[in-house]
Amino acid sequence: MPNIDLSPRELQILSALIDCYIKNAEPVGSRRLATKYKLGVSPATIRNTLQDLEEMGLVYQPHTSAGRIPTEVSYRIYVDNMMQIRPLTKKEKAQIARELTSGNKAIDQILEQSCRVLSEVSMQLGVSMAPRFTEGILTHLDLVPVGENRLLVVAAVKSGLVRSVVMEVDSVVNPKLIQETAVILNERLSGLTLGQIMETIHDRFRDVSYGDPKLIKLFTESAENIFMPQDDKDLHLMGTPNITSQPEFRDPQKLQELISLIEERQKIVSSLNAAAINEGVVVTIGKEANLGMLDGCSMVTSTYKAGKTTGTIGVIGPTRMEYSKLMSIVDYTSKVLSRILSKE
Amino acid sequence: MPNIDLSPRELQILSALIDCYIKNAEPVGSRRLATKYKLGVSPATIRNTLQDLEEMGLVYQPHTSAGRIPTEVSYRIYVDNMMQIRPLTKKEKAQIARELTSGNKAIDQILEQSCRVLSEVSMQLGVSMAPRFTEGILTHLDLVPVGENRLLVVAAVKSGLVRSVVMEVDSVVNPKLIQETAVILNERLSGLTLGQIMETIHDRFRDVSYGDPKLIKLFTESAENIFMPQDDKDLHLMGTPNITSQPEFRDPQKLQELISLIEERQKIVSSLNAAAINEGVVVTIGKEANLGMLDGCSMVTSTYKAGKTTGTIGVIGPTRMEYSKLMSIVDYTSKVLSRILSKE
DNA sequence: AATTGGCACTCAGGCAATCAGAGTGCTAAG
DNA sequence: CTTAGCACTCTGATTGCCTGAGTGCCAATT
Repeated sequence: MPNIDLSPRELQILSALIDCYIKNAEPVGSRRLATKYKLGVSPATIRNTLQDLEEMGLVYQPHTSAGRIPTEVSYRIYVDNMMQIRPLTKKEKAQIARELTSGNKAIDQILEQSCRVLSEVSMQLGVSMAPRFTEGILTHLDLVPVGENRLLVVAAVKSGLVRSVVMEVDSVVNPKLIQETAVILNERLSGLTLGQIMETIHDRFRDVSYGDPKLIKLFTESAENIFMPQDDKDLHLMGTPNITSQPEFRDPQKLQELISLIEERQKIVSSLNAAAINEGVVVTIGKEANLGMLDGCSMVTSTYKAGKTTGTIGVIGPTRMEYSKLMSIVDYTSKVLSRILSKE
Repeated sequence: MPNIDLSPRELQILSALIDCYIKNAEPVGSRRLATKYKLGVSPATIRNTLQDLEEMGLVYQPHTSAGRIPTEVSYRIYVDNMMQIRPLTKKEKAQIARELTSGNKAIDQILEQSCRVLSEVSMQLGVSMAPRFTEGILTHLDLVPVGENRLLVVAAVKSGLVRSVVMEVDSVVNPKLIQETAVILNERLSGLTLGQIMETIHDRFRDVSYGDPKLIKLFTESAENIFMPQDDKDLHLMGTPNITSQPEFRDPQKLQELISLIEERQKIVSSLNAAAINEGVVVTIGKEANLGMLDGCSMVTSTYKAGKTTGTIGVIGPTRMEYSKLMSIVDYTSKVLSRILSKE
């Protein structure tokens, strides 16, 4: 991104324009800028500046004789350099904290709650993703026989996250042998991160002389199945009805795309993961988010901590969103969430 | 519902009208009926009959000088008495069977697959619901310590379904005591259905003299939490993009309602449960479905068997749907599903 | 008595014309 | 460099008109 040098006036006008557009979702004209914002110059002057901004690719007109709309480039500049974050009111903070702490304590439900709160206070699409399971340190592994030829593999990681997966075994296995196998699995695997386990598991059980070799083989072969992140369960999406009240979704076409996006959870997971490389609040604007068809959308995300592992929460909405407010919301929510999940 | 006696001609015309409307989603006029269907009478005659049908509340006009549209009442009559089920082609059967048997064997994923297949072949919203957990007979209960002060409660029922729920314990519990407790829980509870357990659990552990009383108390208190059906996990919904291609969802209003419905999973679960009282394929038309705002929608559902327990699958779509085809699809899918889930 | 052709009537949807409003770019003057 | 003024452009709302589809009813026909 070419870091464009803007004169103070250009900056001022661009800022006002973005602000105005975010509020009204309508192309902004020179006259309106002149009257609503104390710029101290006449519409004509503003027009000249607007022309300059247009040449720089910072604004555009949907058609001649319409006002200007900011481009993604200028949203970027706005977020990085111009905007000042709007702190939350006490009331908003209270609402978030309350809704997050009330109710069940299971991590899964807390995450669902966060997602709902985010959507409600932001009127956007709320998203939350469980802590990256692969980063978790295995504390306990167990094999629980369920039914005739099924084993439930239970894996617990330090952050308190638990996953269980049913594994099919062809023949009935002796319970004692299962027990033994579980012991050896624990011995060799606990203390490692799940990611490490996935990478090295095949080597670690070359020399099996204890437990049931068949079972161990089955286990190593299905390790991926067990430890891989599962989009469907790890990702929460809520508040579709909220986001559809945004004017950009008047267009049925856009609405369709949104609906499609919501079912392509994998895509959302990827985008969130991409954003989660950085710590803290991250703003991903338009095409940066790589949400396929549905560009024109941005994400405001943040990581949170659950023990040693980190997860991601955030909101997705039209590029024209109140970044200043949303950043506060997401930031605060992630902090509360970290606190809740680490306290236990 | 007043069982209305219709003359052969009225029947013939109503049938043709419904057929035509299902195909084209447009009000059907007398002329079109006369030319497209071999009714052997002139448009004028048809008009007279249509007027009669209108008086009986079987058809209506969206406005004067428009053709007729069938009412929910007449869909009911159509489905119950007039329609003949359209058998599936070999190709369709093959597709369903293939997509259902390929891939992972875990029940959860099979259900998700069914849901997807249903949506794809029907171009409606596919739904599937896990077997009613409360009907399942408990075969095995286990308490697995995970982390410092957490226990994973694992409950397996005969159908192969497994559920695990994390339970918080305030103090660290001796592993041996946990083991003992698990044993006594198993002794007293296995063989019962989960429903029975929920109802009687408080009585069953009045006289605890074995295991950890504290733990047992905690368990009995959170039993509901453990055994209750969980909408979010037990219900699958897929193919929203498919259903939105139906012409009824051109109307953004309707689309909005659909979106809202999809997030109100509880409502869908209730409707499905209501339909699942009957065995086999059930057609629920319009307001019968009680889907709130979104009337104008019907469901075609069927139960399937997984061992002793039954679950529900089906499709949801606009009332104007091809019942004759959808009933075959849902019927066949549920049979295949039953076979898969019972074979194991 | 049922069926049919004819006819007047209604309504939605498409099309063109018109108009007001918002906004622009340019030019010339301050 | 800024601004007022002006001609120009484009959208969106409104209006009127017309066509096509469809009805309801009546009188003629079988």
